[in-house]
Amino acid sequence: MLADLKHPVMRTPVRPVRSRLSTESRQAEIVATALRLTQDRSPASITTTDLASAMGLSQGALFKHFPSKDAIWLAVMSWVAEHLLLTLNDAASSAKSPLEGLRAVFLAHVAFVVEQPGVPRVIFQELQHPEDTPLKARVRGLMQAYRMLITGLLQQAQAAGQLAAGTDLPAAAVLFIGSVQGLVMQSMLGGQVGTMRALAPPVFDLYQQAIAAPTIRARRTPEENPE
Amino acid sequence: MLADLKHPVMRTPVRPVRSRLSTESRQAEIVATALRLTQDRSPASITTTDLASAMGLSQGALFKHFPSKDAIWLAVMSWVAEHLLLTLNDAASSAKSPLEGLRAVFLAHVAFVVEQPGVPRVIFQELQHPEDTPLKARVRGLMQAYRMLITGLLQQAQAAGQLAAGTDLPAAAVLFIGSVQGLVMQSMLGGQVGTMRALAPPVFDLYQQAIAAPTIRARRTPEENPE
DNA sequence: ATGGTAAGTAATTAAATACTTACTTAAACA
DNA sequence: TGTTTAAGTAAGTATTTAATTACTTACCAT
Repeated sequence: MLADLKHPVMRTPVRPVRSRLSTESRQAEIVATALRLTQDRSPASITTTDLASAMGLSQGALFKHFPSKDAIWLAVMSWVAEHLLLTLNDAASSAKSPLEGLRAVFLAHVAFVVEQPGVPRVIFQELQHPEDTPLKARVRGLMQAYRMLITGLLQQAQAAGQLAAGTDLPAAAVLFIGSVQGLVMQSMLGGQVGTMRALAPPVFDLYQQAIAAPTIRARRTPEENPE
Repeated sequence: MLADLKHPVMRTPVRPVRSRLSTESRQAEIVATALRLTQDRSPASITTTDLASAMGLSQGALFKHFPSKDAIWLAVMSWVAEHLLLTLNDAASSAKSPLEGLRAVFLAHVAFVVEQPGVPRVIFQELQHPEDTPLKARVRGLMQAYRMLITGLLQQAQAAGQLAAGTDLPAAAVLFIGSVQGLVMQSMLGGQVGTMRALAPPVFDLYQQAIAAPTIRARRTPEENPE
């Protein structure tokens, strides 16, 4: 019995064992905690120990619910994709016209990032890798759905005569998403993501100038507004 | 003398000692090698050992020329900032009109990224950190200079009557840079940066619609101009 | 020539850190 | 109620990796 000192050893838990929850609810808690930690730290710097102790759990316990650390980030991204798309779809469908829908989506996206500044950090981390990772595929799927939403709105706008004739819809979709992403990058470089809020409306106004039909385009100078 | 076997030990270099270069030229070589390695690997995955062996040097030798690994990436970013700004300034000054200058800068930036796909990877890595790092400051400086270049061109365009009345110049600068950055992000998600080349011209055309004076704007659909 | 400087080497080190293991026990359920 | 199962624990381990060290030697100015 003396020789056993080195390996197994008697282990009576010092900390009163944390209430046992189902894997399902723990997974959700882990995802939420990871997302919370990214709000003021680099995702790359978040260790499994950090995560576990942030939720009052032992480090090893995480691996009862996720097979690997990567799987945790993948789940985070899935959560994000689902919620962002819901938010953007809501914004789109609550608007009165397609063009207003685009504006609503633009502002909703910006608001989402301001509330969840950790999300772009997770994406940035993944964009470093040239090879295709599962997480990158998930982000790509999100982007694809996003592009479809925008393209749909653009088509509706076109059908309603709100767009300038000959507008290149695929390019317009790329520019739309790119504008938001560029805004995000610039604000994160500056340090305060909140900057985006003020910058977003004038930038969208410009975007609208790029695609809108001449009649609406005239809205810029209010005094000569037909209709 | 026998006891000394463990620590110092006789060390006759097995590998014939590499030709000795000045710190200055070694620094340049290290920066170039780092940049080269980022073309097909994540910057985060590049270890000092990787770097050293890629240039046929011992790992420890790197630290004769840079005080830390971070300092290497900082030097890389300095190199990038200098060369990118030179390239963009060249593009701007070789154009015939301010608007053509904007187009040339846009395309030159895209071309630069296609040739150096590792550069955005380094930037993405840094954007993860919420806190301000020296490297982030360097990128911010680059961005500031970039914005000044764009703003200058916009002002020239405005003075030449090429812009729509009332165009929001700061927002136009943000949208310009954001468009390129967004293009980069989307193409890196897709995996092939080369995609950008084809996407860039139509996206810039749209940008031009956003800011250009109506006369040029009408070029799109000459026959039907309602109102 | 020659002595000092600094660029080079191989080996070591200290700190992290993802994941595993051996064991414990709360809770679901038959 | 007793048994099973799965969520929990503490304590490993294996590996990676930036930086340091002790020593060697090429190169250059005097």
